[in-house]
Amino acid sequence: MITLSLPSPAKFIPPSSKSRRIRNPDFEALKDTLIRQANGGNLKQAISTLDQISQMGFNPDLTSYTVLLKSCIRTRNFQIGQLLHSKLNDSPIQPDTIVLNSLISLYSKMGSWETAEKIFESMGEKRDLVSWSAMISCYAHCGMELESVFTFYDMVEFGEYPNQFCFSAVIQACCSAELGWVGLAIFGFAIKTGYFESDVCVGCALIDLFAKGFSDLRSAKKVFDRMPERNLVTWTLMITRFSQLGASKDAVRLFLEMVSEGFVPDRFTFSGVLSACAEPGLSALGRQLHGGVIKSRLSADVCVGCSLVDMYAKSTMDGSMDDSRKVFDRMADHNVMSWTAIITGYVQRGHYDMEAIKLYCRMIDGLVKPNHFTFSSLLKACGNLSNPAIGEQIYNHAVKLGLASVNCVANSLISMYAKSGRMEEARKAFELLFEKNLASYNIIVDGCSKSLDSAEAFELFSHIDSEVGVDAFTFASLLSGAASVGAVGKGEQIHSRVLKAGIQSSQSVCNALISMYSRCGFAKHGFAHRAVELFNQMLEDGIKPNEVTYIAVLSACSHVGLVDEGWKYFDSMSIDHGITPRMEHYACMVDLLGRSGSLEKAVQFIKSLPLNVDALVWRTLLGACQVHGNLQLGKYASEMILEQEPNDPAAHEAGCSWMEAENSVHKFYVGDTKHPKAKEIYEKLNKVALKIKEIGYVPNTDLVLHEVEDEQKEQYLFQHSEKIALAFGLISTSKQKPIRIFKNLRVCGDCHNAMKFISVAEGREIIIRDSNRFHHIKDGLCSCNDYW
DNA sequence: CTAGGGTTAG
Repeated sequence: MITLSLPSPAKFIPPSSKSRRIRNPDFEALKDTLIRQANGGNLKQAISTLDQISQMGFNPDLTSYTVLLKSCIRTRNFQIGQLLHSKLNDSPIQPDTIVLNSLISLYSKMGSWETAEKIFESMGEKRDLVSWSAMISCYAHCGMELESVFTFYDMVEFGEYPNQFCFSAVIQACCSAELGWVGLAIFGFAIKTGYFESDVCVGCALIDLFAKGFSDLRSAKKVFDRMPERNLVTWTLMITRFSQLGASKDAVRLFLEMVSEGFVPDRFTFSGVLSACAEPGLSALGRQLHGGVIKSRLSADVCVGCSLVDMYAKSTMDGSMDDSRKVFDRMADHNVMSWTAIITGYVQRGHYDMEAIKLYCRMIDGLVKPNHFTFSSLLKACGNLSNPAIGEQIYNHAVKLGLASVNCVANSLISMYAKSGRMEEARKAFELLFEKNLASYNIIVDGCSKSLDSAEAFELFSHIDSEVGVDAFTFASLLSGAASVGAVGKGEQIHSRVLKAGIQSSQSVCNALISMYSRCGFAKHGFAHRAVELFNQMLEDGIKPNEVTYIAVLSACSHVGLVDEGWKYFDSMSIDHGITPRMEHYACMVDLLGRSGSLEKAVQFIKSLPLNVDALVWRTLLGACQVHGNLQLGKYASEMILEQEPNDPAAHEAGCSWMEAENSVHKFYVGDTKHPKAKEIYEKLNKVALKIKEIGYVPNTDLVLHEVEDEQKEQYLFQHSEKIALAFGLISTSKQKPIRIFKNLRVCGDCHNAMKFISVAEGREIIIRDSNRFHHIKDGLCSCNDYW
């Protein structure tokens, strides 16, 4: 038997018609052109070459698609990337692993995790380590950290062995307070497998883990110092994280060190150091660096532009968005991030919520797809709008884009409901939340605190404490809740928990503590002093005060009449800490002077300021005039308010009060007789008036600004909306529960006084939220200690 | 094709 050693049959198969075509010189030439164009970033031309190939009757091969997709990812040209995807779907070509991986990466960078996931799931056998890594990274970047971690574990279980890219992606997903420990465990795993922190990629992830997950800049710096290879990216990462965690000066120091070592800052480095310059006191350097950006020909860059937009939004002295907007308008190109940066700027500045919504409309008109960050900011803006339909509409957009389940979007929705007083809806959204993180809990605790449901807030607190652990935000919310209802005892309890938890060095907790003692100082004299002591302690401990700190400490000074201290702190605020006073600080000073009776000095102070004060400051003066019965100055203050806000109800006295009862809101205007129970309400009001006069109430007719007889003035006083609302509350609610009234203006002085008497005469607890603050009235005393 | 830097709710 002779065995013929023949080549395997496959080799005898004549070249197929397909491969014959590939050798076609026209096709080869076009393919070369296409690759050249794609690699050079001329994607539009490359696409038309691709079309030309098809028109000639050839099928473009996989290589063409691969090269084109790579280029789309590199240049972030998502539109063409999507176009390629649909062309590929229409063609008979079966995409291979590399092309599918590229598509996952493309959709990941676009923020379209749903499409990326679909491709990943359809891959089956074709999945490789890169596909897994791309998917893990996709979830991490789209705000779905848990999904990212689960996918990592799935992969390990599947038998795939992670490499440095994979470790880096999953550790990135763990860079939060909630998942930090998971990150550490995975890092331990990485060490075991031999991927030490010495790998630049894993090293960067580790820096992030310490910085973002544990807010531990010292450890982050240690990793950085130990890295055998430091490049521009690692320097930039350090600068950016230091800046993000508020260590702005260190960020600037690192930047200078980097430059002195010979590294040339690129767009990302500028971006990081510019963000640090948003801090008060560094704005001059910020402007200088803006010059550096222009010199480096980076001013047209979107990335640098984003940081400039952000920097000017946060640091411009007069609180306007003009400089920020100028940078935005001058940018050559806009992407999601630049749109999000300007929208966020407007939202954070406050009072610009409609402008933020308008910008969003322009953004989607321009076919830029919003991401989870965009919706996060937008929903925050919607919480301040009076029209709830806008918020619902925006949320529906998020649902359509598959972003509603992303944690920060869902949390913002809860926050939107809570802020607009819709606590029932907030709770519902919270219950529906699949993945509750610490922020979700904190938002709901804050909402409960602000809606004066401190009992529920505390209940939640103990629940969170045992479930996920509490943080500075939780404490800050509870402290402000305690302060709102004047629950001094609770406030002190939380203070001791703060000390136990060892987070007394957190700026937001310090602010909340000072503010709590300051606000409770009304009820107990010593507390305002404690607020001032805490503030001094804070400075001694080297904790940076911010604008909020000064509002709290200045009002504490005001409450106890520490005029000299008040001046001292007011001056050192800008001199020592570079904080430009805002209207709120001016209002505190006017309050301080007005409260101590120096009304004329308060007016002098206002006139000495380098700018025109707004209605808030004049309203404060008006309040002081009412307390001290200075009619003339009061009228002047009213005129000034009207000049700034012609429709301001305070100056027109178009007061309106409302309260919730029997599941609906009852609204009352001055002298209102429209309510179905009006007759009973006025009967009750008359009875109560007699009752409280017996125990010492004297109507304060000085507060009536109309020129009429005294008896008529008294009648006017008893037509005030808050008194009508209260009478309604007395006849329609259970005696065990406090009566909760809301008023669009400040509560009138006489009504405030009458309510204290009524709380005794009727044995009721009354909580009134006016335009300025909460008044918690019980047993003849108010948490505001008679100053409103 | 997968990593590292800009936008982030409280």
